[in-house]
Amino acid sequence: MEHTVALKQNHIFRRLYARGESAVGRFVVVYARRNGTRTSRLGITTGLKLGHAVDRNRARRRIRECYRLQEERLKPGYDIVVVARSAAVDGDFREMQRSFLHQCKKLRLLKEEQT
RNA sequence: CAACCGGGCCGGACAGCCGCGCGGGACGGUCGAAAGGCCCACCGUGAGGAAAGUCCGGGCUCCACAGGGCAAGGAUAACGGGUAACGCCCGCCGAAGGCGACUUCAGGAAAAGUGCAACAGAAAUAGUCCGCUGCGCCCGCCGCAGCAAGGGUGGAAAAGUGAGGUAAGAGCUCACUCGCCGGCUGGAGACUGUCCGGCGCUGUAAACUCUAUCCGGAGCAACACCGUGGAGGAGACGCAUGGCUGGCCCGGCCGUCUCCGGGGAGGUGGCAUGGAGCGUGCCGGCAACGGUACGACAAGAUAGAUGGCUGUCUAAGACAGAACCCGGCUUACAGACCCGAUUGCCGG
RNA sequence: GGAGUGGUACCCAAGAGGCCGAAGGGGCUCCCCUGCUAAGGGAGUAGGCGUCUAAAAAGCGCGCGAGAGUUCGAAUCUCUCCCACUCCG
Repeated sequence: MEHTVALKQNHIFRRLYARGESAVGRFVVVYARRNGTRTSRLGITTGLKLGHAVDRNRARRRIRECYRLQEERLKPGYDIVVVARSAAVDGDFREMQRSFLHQCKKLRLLKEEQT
C-alpha cells in the first residue's frame, strides 16, 4: 500500500471509537479521524463473534483487499478502523466494495476530484 | 449384484491479471564521513489431516534437590511384546454382542481388613412372616419342639435338576451339572482341560483400602541479552554565568558532567532445510516394529503472511489456519479412490 | 500461546450415592401496619417440559449444561464434548 501503515496500538482504537466519526454498512463499520500526518493508518477488527480463526482471517483479508483497491481514491492522513460484521466473511465482494466506498464518501474521505 | 465389516489414501487441480509474508538479489536509486542500511526488476518458497481440544508422553529452559530411603499426593492396571517414552500401538487370553466378517470392555485383588446396600421384605451376611411336621392340653386364629422344601419381597435370599432319606425336611447322602481354590497336563504367559482332590463363598474397589509399576516443580508470556527517559547512590566541575532562600557574605537547593545500579516501554536471541522425522526396495518378525541401502525434504509470522476478478476440468461443496519442536489420544468433517474379508440372491 | 475455576427452578444458591422436584432466601398472592406508598410483620401457593383432560387437579414419564459409562440405583462417581468466567505480557 502506498501511503498506509498498520494501526496497532489499542489506545488509538479506543480513541477512534470514542471520538472518531463512524459510518455503518451491511458488511463493515468504519471509524475515521484525521491524524495530523501525511500517511494513513489502517486498523482492522475481526471480533470473536464472526467465527473461528479461518473466518476471522478471511474477513480481515477481504477488508484489506477492499481498502487496497480503493486506496488511491482516499485522502491520506487519517486513522481508519474497520470493524467486520458477519456479512464480511462470505458476502458478495463487489457489493462489499460499493458499500465500503459509500461509507467513505459519507465520512468525506474521498479525494476532491472523486466527489 | 446387494447389504454389511475391517484397513489404507486423497481431501481440489490447471491457466491469466492485480496483491501479501519470508529468503536471495543484477543494474540502478536513495540515506550516511564510513561501515552499512533502505527501495527495486526478477528468482525461490509459503498452513492441516486434524494446524483444533490441551487429555497423556518426551525434548528444551529456569528453579529446587544435587546420594539413598521412608511418608504424603497423583497416575496406570489380565498376559506377552514394541517404543526415547506413554495412559499409545501390536499380538494374545477372558467376558459381552453379532448368522458371520468383526466389534466393545478402567479387564488386578471382595478367600487381608473396614465401610455401604434406601424402600420392600421375617431376614441383606444373618434367621423365620405365612407355612410344613410331631407332641401337649384348658381344643384355640393355643403352647412347646423340629424344619428350611414351598409362598411372598427384592438388583441380590445362602448352588441347579433328579433320586435316596425323613414325623416333616435339609448337600444330610448319591449321580450329573454349575462355580471357586489347589494339584497335574499343555503353553513364554494370562489361561487351559472327557484328569485328580477340596470347598459352596451376595454385590460394590469409576467407596476406603491392598498389591505391582511409574512420577521433583513450573513453563517459550519459559529463559538469555541490549536497553532512551525518569527515580536512587557516589564523585567531579563551577560559584566567571542564571534561579530560589537571604538585607549581604558563607551555606543549602536547583544546575552541568562522569560512573554505579535494578531494570518499565521497546528491541534481539530462543525460532527453523536435519527430525527418537518421511518415502521406496531388501532382510528379520504373525504384527506393532527393528535393521539396511537409496531417495526426497528451505512456512517461520509478531495485530500475526494465501486474498480479489476471470476461465477450464460433468461439479468445487466438508471440518477447518502453523505461533518453540516432536510421539500419541480425543473431538469435527462434504466428497473421491484403492485393498481385503463376510452374509444373501442369481447365473455358469 | 499457556495455566486454572465454575455450570442446580425467573434470580441468588444448599445438597456430594437411595426417603430429592430437589433445603433456604429473593420473587409471586393474600392479610396486618399507614391518610397513601416504600420499608417492616404474618400466612400461603405454584414451581420446567411432555402425557392424560373440554379445562384443571391428582397420577405417570423425562429433566440438576449435553452425551456415554460404573452401580440394583447418579444432581452426586468416571470419561468425552459444550458454554461462561479468571489469571500470566
